[in-house]
Amino acid sequence: MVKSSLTVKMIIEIIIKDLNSALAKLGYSKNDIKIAKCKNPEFGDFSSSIPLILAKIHKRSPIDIAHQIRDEMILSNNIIEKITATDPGFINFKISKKYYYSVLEEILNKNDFGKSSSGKNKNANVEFVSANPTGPLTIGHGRNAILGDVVSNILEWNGFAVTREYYFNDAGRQMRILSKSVKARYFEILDKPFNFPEDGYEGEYIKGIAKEIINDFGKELLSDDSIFKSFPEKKMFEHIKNTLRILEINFDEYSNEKAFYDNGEIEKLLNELKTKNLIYEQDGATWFKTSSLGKEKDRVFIKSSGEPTYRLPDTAYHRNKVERNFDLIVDVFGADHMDTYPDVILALDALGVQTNHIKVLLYQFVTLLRGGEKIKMSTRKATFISLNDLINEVGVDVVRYFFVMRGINTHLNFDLDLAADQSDKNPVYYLQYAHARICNIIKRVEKQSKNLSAYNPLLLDHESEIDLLKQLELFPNIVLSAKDLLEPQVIANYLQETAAKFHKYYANCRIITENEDLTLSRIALASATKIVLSNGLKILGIKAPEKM
RNA sequence: GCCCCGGUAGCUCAGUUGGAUAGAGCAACGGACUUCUAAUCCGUAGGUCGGAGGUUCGAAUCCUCUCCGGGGUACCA
Repeated sequence: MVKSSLTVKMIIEIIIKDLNSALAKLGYSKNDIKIAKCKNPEFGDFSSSIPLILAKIHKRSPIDIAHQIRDEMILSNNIIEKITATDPGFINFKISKKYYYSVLEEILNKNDFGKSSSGKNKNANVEFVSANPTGPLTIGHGRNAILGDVVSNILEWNGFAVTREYYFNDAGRQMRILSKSVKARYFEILDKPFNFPEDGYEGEYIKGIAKEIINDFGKELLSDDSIFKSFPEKKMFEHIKNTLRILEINFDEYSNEKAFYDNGEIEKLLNELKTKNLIYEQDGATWFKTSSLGKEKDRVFIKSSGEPTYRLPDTAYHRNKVERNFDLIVDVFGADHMDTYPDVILALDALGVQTNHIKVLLYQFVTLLRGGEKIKMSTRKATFISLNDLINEVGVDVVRYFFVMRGINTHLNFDLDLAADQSDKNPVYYLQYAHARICNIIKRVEKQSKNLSAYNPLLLDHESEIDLLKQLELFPNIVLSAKDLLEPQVIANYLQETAAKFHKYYANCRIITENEDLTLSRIALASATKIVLSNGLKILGIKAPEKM
């Protein structure tokens, strides 16, 4: 019997073991054998190119060696059904269908099929969004938010305990500009003299906040009233949090930069770097001697105005995260941060702080397209489409899917026409439709109140059925590799392929038939597909609809 | 100048331990609904994998050089 607890990894190990003993018997020296998946299923499931490598060493024909090894191999179990040797010198292994049938059983017994324990008892911190409350979230923040959330989900599916963290600074230059902008609009609306800052925010939302101040606090505020500082920040944060709520993103922790001044950690950090001789004063500013750590030039830590640059508090913040003993620390940054984090890592390294468990995810920019044309956007001029606008236009599921359907480090062209399209062109619906289709079929059979667990997997013999089973079997490995690469796209692509294989199956094989045994078997396969699709969609944070 | 990311079908993109015939969606064309959801399926067409060298039995994948696009290179974040 084939044990259902077997994994592909174990099967590969068995193949390697058997291969090695065959090689030893034939007198070949020990080799580092690699097993690869066959791209073309006609060859089998796995293959080894070891004959090609041996051919070189022994100056013999690779296909001869392949035949020789094939004839000499003794299988230590019945998982492998067939071994073949093919040109130019591959040995192929075909896995018995029984193995895949056992996977079917495993899926149906495990609603959380795909979950891995690779991160069990480990903690991860994922910092993302981290937008300062100076305005509505942009499309770029959207990509950041979805990536961060889905990466967190991926880690959770691998057993990690994840802290989703939002880091912000409500005391910097940008916050002052927000305050000044609102103040100017306040007095402008009241027809009083006003001074709109040169680099102020011109968006309509600024006027909205000013109006709210008039409503809540009256028309007689003086220009130095602290309301102008506290109120806009509060409103903007509410706005941001509301957008995140719509996207169903929940943070566990909000870290304020200010805390690291208050608790003295920034000063402590500075002093420690000083004792390492990495800090010096020049032109009234305090510099970090990155040049002595292999960088081209030094960086300013504290400006001559007395105000620190982001590098100093960021370093203190990251040390704080390291000190909180996470096994994995992930930062999700836009490509414009390319040059910022290496200095932080450098400073921490210099202080002997462990940094090799800090992973920085840099995603490339997002371009919005409408009618095939790029939409030009300027944050300051407020000629942008906010993340809120985008959600209102195309919906949460579409937004979430579009942000993970491309690789992190490729430019994302967000096609608004395609996203808003409620038809078959939209890849999100293709996926959800597969799930809804399955639900509908299951519902239909359930009405006949049959015993769904009494299925016979041996009846699943059609090519498209085996194909689908093999696809489902991959899911746990996909979840693992998404974790290793910290790349949500892996999940999105996999789900797209899984849906395609199901649709193909549906077209080829009628699920509900006159033959009750066959019906039950096919329903079992459909149910297993439903579990995988639903779990994958859960990781992406996208709804799995029962009907469409 | 230097650093990072990208360049694969008309368009948008997959393709990570180097493997056999380089894939998908959209767009184009042609088929399939008295049937469990046609938001689906099947077929046709479409390629010097930016270019040139190199490593190798074997390269979209690794190395070097080069061209093009994007981003960064602040006492902005």
